[in-house]
Amino acid sequence: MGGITVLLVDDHLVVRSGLRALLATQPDMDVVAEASSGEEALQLVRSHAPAVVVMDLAMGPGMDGIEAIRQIRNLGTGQSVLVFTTYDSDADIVRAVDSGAMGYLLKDAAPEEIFAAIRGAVQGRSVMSPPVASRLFQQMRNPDEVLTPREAELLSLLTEGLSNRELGRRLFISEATVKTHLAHIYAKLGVDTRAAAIATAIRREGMR
Amino acid sequence: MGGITVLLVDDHLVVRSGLRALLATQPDMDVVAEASSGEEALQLVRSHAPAVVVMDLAMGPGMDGIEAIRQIRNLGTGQSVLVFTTYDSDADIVRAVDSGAMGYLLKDAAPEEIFAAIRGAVQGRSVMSPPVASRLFQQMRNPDEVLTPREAELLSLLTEGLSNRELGRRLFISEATVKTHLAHIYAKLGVDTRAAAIATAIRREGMR
DNA sequence: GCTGCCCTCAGCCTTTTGGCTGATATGGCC
DNA sequence: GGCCATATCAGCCAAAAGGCTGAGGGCAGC
Repeated sequence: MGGITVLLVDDHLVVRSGLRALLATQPDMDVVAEASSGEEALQLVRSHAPAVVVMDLAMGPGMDGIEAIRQIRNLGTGQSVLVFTTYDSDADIVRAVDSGAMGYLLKDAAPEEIFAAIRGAVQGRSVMSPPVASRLFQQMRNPDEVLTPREAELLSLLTEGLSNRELGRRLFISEATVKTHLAHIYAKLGVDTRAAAIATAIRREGMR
Repeated sequence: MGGITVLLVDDHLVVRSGLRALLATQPDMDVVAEASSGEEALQLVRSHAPAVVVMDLAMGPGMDGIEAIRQIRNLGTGQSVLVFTTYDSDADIVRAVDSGAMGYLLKDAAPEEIFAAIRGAVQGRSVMSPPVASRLFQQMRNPDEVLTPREAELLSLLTEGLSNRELGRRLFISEATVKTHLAHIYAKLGVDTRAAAIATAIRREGMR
């Protein structure tokens, strides 16, 4: 006892079981609860007050991981949240860090990496997987390539296959404005067609 | 002993641990080995001759799950392969079944579902998650919506954002032929722009 | 108060795309 | 042999998208 109390949040039971099994090998860590949704996570944080929350970002319908992180941070009860997810999309990383995540691990991380991140989190140190760190670094070096909120909104709709006219209707702006936004988006993503933009958005920005 | 011997194949250690922990609760099942790649899986099938192989489809670089299934089946040593993956894309399901998979489970499946699938597999029964089954059924009802090999090839390149001209060059066909294929693809996917086709391809057909 | 960024819009012109119709060749299947 | 699916190509036309220039309003920061 007296170890680091951990709450696991993932909608896949196998992943929770796997994490639980891994953490069981560490004498200083105790998994005190598991949640399969953002809503459930919030409740369990309240009732168990764990030191660290290990959370997936993608969790089916309902509250997503980002929102869950935000709300947990808003409780003001001092939990450190570690993101543990499959994808390292630029957008997800930025949003997670913005929401107050203390670390960002990929699911193919080595056990030691996971342990180190959890221990670091309780000490206020931020730990992230190398690929994640390099992406963050990349973003900081080229702030010109970061999409504005409006652009991100448009890109998100773009990935649904809408035409400029439809995009305009959806966003209550003229087709001319849509084209302006698109031109900016193309420049930032380094493409020159909407098709390539969609491909890049889904693959690199993680807009599924 | 004397239980069902199982080989786990997944590039994520947590998932393997989770499955191992789950299967450990079943007296009639023994995880005899774990692999983190298709190549490794093939080796371990040879050396351990498990009764069932539980395999993820997405596994980083190298041999993918589909190819691994095909090669395991080609060994002729009688292994039943169960797909255990996150996504239920039409293309993946069809290809997995074509390659000789005995079942197709999603990672959010309940433990009982997993156990039943493994027991079913050794008895020659095919078990799949309800969403997967319904997709297969859907495909069988509307064979008109199945893409031809050439169309699938083109669609795959399309998701990389290529123009018609580039597609033609890549496939050594004229732009006119590209347009013909695209028209057929649009019809089968139920869309009318390349943007929507890309969106659908990535989301429904799982062309990541 | 000026500067810079974001969001908005317009016009013009070229390229690309999509819809349509029709045609040829190939290979498998009955 | 005839049928059918697949793959290949052409031409024509309308619609959509993309590149370019220019411009106005709002708002934060210095």
